[in-house]
Amino acid sequence: MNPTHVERFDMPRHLGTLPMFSNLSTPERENIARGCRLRRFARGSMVFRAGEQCESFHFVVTGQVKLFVASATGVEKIIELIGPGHSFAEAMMFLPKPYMLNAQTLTDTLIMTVSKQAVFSEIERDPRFSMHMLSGISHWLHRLLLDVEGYTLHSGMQRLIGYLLRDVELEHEGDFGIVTVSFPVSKATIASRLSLTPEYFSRVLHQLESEGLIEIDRREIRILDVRRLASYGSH
Amino acid sequence: MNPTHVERFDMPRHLGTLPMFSNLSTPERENIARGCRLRRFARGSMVFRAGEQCESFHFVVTGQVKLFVASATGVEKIIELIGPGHSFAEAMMFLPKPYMLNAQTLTDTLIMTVSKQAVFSEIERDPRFSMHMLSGISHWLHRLLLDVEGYTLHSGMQRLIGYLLRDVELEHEGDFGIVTVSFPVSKATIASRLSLTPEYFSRVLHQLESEGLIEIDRREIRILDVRRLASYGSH
DNA sequence: GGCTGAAATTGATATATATCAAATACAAAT
DNA sequence: ATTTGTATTTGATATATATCAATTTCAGCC
Repeated sequence: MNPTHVERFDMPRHLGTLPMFSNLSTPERENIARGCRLRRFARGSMVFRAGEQCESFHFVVTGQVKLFVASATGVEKIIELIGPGHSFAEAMMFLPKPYMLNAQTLTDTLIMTVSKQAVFSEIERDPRFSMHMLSGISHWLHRLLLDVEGYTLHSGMQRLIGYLLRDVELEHEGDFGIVTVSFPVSKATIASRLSLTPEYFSRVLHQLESEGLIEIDRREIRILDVRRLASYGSH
Repeated sequence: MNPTHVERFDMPRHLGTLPMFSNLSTPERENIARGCRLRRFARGSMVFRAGEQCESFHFVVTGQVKLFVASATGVEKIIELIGPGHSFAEAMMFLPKPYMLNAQTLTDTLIMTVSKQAVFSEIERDPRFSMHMLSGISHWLHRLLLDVEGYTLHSGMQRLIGYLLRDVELEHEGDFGIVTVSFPVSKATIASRLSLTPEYFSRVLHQLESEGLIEIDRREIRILDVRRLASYGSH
């Protein structure tokens, strides 16, 4: 169940595809690459656990990772789901504390790990990299703030609608406004992400269906009228 | 009601007292100081509003500031209370978005504002400053993550106990373990910070009193047995 | 193509917390 | 001390969401 190291992967080339490393010169990129590892994790593997010391941050290359906290009683709350191209645990490198959450793969997953040391020395070398790091972490803060707002100010229904419309551009006016969203993971997982029980999640989702706002087909949700769904959430 | 600029304040000296600027040389410090303003806000003034463009970040020198979001229906949720010596809104400088929360003074307050430009040029100049900025923002992220954990995994009672014990060192074993905590602001404000209604907050607080765990005297809470209070929260 | 275990749904009920309304307590000013 | 406005407490009731239990649906597999 241990992760396996992946050989023969053009690390410098892959680094170039990530916004955070996009404006590095070729030699810089090769430098960073030396601080990187690529590992393959089987579904259900722990990438790290709460309490462990943080020595790196990570990118999902392919697959899905869940970040979650667990209460003393064993209840688990998913903080965020991470898909391909996205990084996680950057902030932990700058805190003198162990990880306070767990990272576990939801599918077989390829993960690129960048060592703290490589990051620190690049910060030393290039202020533009510092800026990338700062905006990356600030972006996380923004997301978390939106979540706090959701948990405290919005109902379960509103949070679900917000999730469904997350990536939907509200511009398609002339369009019929039909959009299909598909859950990348099980409904129970999405439910935990939204801080709902699976049962309640199901009820709320089906309420939207019976209102004629969406159609549910397994993990595919067809939003029949984006505009109307958005305004349904407002009240 | 507009803030008044404060004259005759030894800005470079004050900067030296803040961890973020502690290891700056004197000329650097004077440089930064040129990008700072000190302003006096009357109680109830808005330091900034959601939607405004972010051009700086801020330190509370004396007084109290609340950061809050407001829902469409006018309900207000306090995200954080900021006291003397603490900074806020750093992360917004690194996001290409307007403020997503409001900052309002709860008392007459002295605020030092550091311009985004001064911060950016110091990042350009000194990687150690970048590191301070990174750990400052990461610290915010940590706090927000603890809050998410609280809202989703803990009961109102547990959040209240957590708040009461926030700054209490659990080391005083030999001691009788009596500690006094005093709310820096009204109970309704603390309630919003904890995402409870004032009514429910009151009930929960008085339940702790009737259990013999605390004594309530206006805004002073005497914790009679730190240890027992902590374990009361565990179940 | 019928198993088999997991995922999702549905039903009945419980509960933490909110809401609305009223009564007190308190602090500042006269 | 009396007033006045605000903060807090108390009471009665409502509600969103959780919990527990039972089906149903589905996806993978021999």
